[in-house]
Amino acid sequence: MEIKQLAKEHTINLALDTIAKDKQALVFVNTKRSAEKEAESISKKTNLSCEALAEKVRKVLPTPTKQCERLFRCVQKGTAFHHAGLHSKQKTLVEDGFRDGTIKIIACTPTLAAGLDLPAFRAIIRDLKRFDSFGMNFIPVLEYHQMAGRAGRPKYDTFGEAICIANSEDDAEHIMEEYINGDPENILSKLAVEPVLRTYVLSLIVTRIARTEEQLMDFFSKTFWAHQYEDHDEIEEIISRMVNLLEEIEQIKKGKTLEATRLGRRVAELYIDPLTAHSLRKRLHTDMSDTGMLYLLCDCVEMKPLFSIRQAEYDDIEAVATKEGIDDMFNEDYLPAVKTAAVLVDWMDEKNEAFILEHRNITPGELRNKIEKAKWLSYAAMEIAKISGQRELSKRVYKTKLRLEKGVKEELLDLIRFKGIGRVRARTLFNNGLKTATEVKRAKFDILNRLLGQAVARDLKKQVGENVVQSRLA
DNA sequence: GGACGGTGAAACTTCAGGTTGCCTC
DNA sequence: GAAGTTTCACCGTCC
Repeated sequence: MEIKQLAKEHTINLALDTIAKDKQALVFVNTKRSAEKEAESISKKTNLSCEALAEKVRKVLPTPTKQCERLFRCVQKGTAFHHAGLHSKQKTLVEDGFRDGTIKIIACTPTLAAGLDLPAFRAIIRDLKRFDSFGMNFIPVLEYHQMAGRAGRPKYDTFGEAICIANSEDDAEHIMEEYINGDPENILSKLAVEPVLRTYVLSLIVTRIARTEEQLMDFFSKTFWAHQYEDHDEIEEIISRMVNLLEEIEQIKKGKTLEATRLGRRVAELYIDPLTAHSLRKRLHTDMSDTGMLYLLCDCVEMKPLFSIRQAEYDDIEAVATKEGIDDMFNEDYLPAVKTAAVLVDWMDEKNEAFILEHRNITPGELRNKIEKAKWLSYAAMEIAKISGQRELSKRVYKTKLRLEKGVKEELLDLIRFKGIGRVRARTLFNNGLKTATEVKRAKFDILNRLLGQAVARDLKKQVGENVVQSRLA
């Protein structure tokens, strides 16, 4: 196979060759930064142009981030990057753009390796190594198969090409042996992780599938985990420890049979780690600051992986921790939890995505992901507070949850109840003197029209029970 | 003579992702 | 460990 050498980099040559063949390709790399760089480098060499889609990509947020601008420039030239940091609307735009052929090349992290059916003729796998806690290492063969499997989907092509790029002769040999001709690794049970095990032990008791420790043992002995683990005495000990723990944190009662408490039943329904529930129950108080409250949510396993701290912001994050009196020496993750909390508080204080990317180095996609998890956990915290008879606390957490969801300060909570009114419009109303739902109701249509535009103003009036007739709109 | 711009080497920094769950005061 | 980014010294050019 002859590939024209139009650039120094193999990936660029392969990408350009794919475009010349009137085909499409995915380029897999190992970091978000590389995905952006790769898409950008390729975009500089194509002679494609698609302004319409590029504009759509840029307009996803009211204030475009640097990431939005970069993606915009790529899409203009028929390429794109795709990773978990993208806003979900941009992900969809990129995927759809690739499906309809507007975008020819996507440089991506493993986000696109599974689940999506895209018309890629080639999967160009630039990186088979990735950084982990042990350093730079080869990724599992299974992951290589996921990526290679993106090429030549039956709906679009009769065959496809997966191309690995090696950085040395040694690597080339290794890739040939382990990946191309090698076998994938064995599947391992994920049940052995303690938070998962705790959750399942509790739910088996709640659903009365297991009413005694013997029945629990019997159940787990038939799982894939036990099959792999083999040491049944050890498993018995682990299960027994879990049961004792659940009793200690008042989620079950041990008698003749194992019975879930009301708290335990709710925890199982909420599908959170029993220890998370316990931590929230013991540590949340009504008189906490936003950051303090968010820190406790971020200190739960469900929030992991937490945002990492860049060298330059270390002092800043430590200062926040000191100010809030957070000093958890036993928890190696406490500073990342503080940072994650700080980012969420920024959002609740109406900082926009561009600001958060600039100052915290957190992209819109990563932000959204954490907001969703924090919402879920705050809902769980509300429910736990209610069951524990702490109604005031439940109300307090509810406010936090609403603010997280909408990204607003407390003063806007009354306004964001309206359909079609989010953080931006609510702020506009508030800053123009319309601070409550009642004031909106009393406001003249012309004022709303000026602030929000005709369609939104009309809809808003309708929501407060006033139909604005067409003649007034003329 | 000084401002400016381009270049390349060295120093420095950072590192993938996605599933669940609930619908509220 | 390696890619990507930033910093900085160095050089040439222009006014």
